[in-house]
Amino acid sequence: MRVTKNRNSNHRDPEATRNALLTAGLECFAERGFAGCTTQEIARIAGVNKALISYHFGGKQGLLDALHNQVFERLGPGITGLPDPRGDAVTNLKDYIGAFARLADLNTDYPVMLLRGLMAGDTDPEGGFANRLLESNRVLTAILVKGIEEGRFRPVDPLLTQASILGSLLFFFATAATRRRMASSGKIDSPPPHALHFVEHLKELVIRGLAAESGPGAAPPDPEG
Amino acid sequence: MRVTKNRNSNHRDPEATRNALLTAGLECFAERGFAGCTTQEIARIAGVNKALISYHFGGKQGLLDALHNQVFERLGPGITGLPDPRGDAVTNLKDYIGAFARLADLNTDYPVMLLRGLMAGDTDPEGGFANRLLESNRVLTAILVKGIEEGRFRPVDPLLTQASILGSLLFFFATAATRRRMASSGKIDSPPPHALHFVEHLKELVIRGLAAESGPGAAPPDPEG
DNA sequence: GTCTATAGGCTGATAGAC
DNA sequence: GTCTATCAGCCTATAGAC
Repeated sequence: MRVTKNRNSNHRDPEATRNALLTAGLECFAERGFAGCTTQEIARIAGVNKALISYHFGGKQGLLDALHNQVFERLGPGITGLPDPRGDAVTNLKDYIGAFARLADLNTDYPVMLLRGLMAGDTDPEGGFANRLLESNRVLTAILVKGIEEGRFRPVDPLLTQASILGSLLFFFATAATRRRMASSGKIDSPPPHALHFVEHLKELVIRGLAAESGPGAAPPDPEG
Repeated sequence: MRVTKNRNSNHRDPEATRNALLTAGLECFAERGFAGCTTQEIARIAGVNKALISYHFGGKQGLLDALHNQVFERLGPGITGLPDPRGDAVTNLKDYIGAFARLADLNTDYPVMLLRGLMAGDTDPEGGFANRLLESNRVLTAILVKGIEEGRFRPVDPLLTQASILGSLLFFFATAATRRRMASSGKIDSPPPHALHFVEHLKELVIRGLAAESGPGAAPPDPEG
């Protein structure tokens, strides 16, 4: 493994600096938005000079673009390709929620970036980022459609259902940091809920809420719940 | 009714200018975040000079504070006090979702402000705004607790359930503008769903998802769905 | 590849005329 | 109460030394 931190001499590992800037930019943009961050602060967090942002990414906007790409590179394999089309829709849906939550919990800044990108032109004036997110969630839509066709789910609107599930997930993980912060500063009385509890809760809520009402045992809640 | 737009002469209606700045600030902050907006642009949208922001609100931050107060002043009576404690929990929950959605649909910028405030220090460095939102939703928690005690709802975690419902609602309305924008620019294939459809969908999903599994007819889906 | 120094532009706030 | 003019400060980006 190479040296990841800068030493006394000049340039050593170009990739290390690049990655440090990406990490710092993600943290900063997620916390205060694109316009709310200065290149100086990002460079300070990364431990390098701010001029290197222009050198490595062509500027502040270039760093954001690189981050957007990174989000999808890491989310793609975990989400887009995961639900097995050969399993039943109920299992697929649980897997999807689980996979999404695992990624979101591991990379806590991603949900915030996604949500910011879906809201307005702050981090993404052209809307390309939001568009990619919604497209990547055609997987979820497909699962819902399959479940309806299989008769496991009620004939709900897949788009509305997708918005409900995605909204709950993104909201929970995007606001987790704030919730934790407020809990630790004593501004709120209840302790912050854990991600795993939320995921199990959401799976139950959604599967039950979508279950087709065709007699008993139509959509059995699985034993692991 | 007074003149709301400025004429050729000097000062006429102080309240009109104040309101114009509030409206412009809400629109701008919701679209690009606090740091993403300049006082000059807000003043341009309001049709007045930017110096008036300092005069009326003491500065840019003061305008944001005033907006935060306005959000809760308008949301308070509609949400905090609405669910009737004497009705049953299922009706209460439907009323709550309906009331929230009506307010969010009427004031489309409020959900974005709420979500931004819940995410990070962009619009709200101290977290006071987020704290107020979560406190205001003790009503929702109370409804859920009541439903569980009544035996209409499963013994779910009220906080997790609150996060799910609130997340779906805020997500849908906070991203509605972006969804519309992408649909009209042809970047996405499906037409944007309407708010009323979503609300009915969410009511069904949540009520069914929360329903206690005590034999048939425990939580009947009402005829209006 | 990384730094320092600097340029040029824009920001938020304010003093003062009306 | 509203405007114009202006300020100091910070921002991003870049040229050039090493």
